[in-house]
Amino acid sequence: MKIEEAIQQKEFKDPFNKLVVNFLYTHSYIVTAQNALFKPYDLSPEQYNVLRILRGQNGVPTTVSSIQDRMLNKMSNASRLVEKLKQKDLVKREECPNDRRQVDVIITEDGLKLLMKLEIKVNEANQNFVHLSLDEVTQMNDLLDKMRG
Amino acid sequence: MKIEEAIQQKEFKDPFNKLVVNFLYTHSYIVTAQNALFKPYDLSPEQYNVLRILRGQNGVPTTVSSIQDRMLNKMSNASRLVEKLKQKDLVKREECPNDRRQVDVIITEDGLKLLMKLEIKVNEANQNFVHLSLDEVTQMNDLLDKMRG
DNA sequence: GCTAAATAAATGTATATACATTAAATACAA
DNA sequence: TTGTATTTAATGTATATACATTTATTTAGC
Repeated sequence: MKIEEAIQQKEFKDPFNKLVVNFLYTHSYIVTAQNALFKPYDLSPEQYNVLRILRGQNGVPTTVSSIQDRMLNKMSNASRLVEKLKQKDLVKREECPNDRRQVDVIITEDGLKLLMKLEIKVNEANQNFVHLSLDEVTQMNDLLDKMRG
Repeated sequence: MKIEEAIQQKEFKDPFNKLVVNFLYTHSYIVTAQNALFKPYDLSPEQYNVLRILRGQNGVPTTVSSIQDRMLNKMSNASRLVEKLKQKDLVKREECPNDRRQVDVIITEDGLKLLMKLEIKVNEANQNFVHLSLDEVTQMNDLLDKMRG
């Protein structure tokens, strides 16, 4: 469905403006699908993302600020997300030995297990709600990279 | 900058997964730019969007649920956003005469003025932070429409 | 070594969001 | 008409987010 139809707006100032509106609208579409997916597991999309980052470390501890740098949403609060995950025993936190300001965060066995279970669902879902061919997906990935300049 | 570099992740499960991650990351990039833009005017991006919807009506009152339907973020709360805008005298609210459940919302002169002032800034900004050619913008608009299925 | 600047994480606060529930008005079917 | 279901908007509540500030620690300059 074209964006003009979806939000009942006949025309846009210019294609750039239309792109931003279209982008935000599509984001809402994706996030709604993701929320529904994560809901039964009592995890928010950003919490899932933090777990994914930690697992990528293959057991190497990761500091809070390093998590923050790699998060999809730069402005969200890594410290509080880690606290939430700790409460669910999905990660553990340890004082960093060589710099006591820093805190090492490590994913737990429970965290890894949950991540594995979720990953299958997430990959299935991604392919279901992204109605594009492989070629188009690649095209869009390139455009997104370029868009950020 | 490629997404792999931006979030320091070497590889993705599949291109669909990469697209979702890339999309969320790019969204954060756009929203951060937009927040900075709107901040001096004490308006959130969604509040701006509601004003834009109302102006599109050319003076015809719009009910709260109709605003909600046309919002970019389907889950945000039109009722509370309208209340915020009313507090700033940017919209007015009137009981709908033919259905007393409904509430007509109309943009005020102040609202229109602010919108006009902002629109110039927004359009400038859009073109500045979207680093794509006109052709690529059109391509991306088409892909986004298709992506939602 | 001592002080000032810089850095890491946590916390405070206001607002936004997701989602459920409530209250009021209307539509509709028996 | 009368009771039930539906619709509209508002509200309650928990969480997330944006952004500033605070606290503890480390670094760097003198």
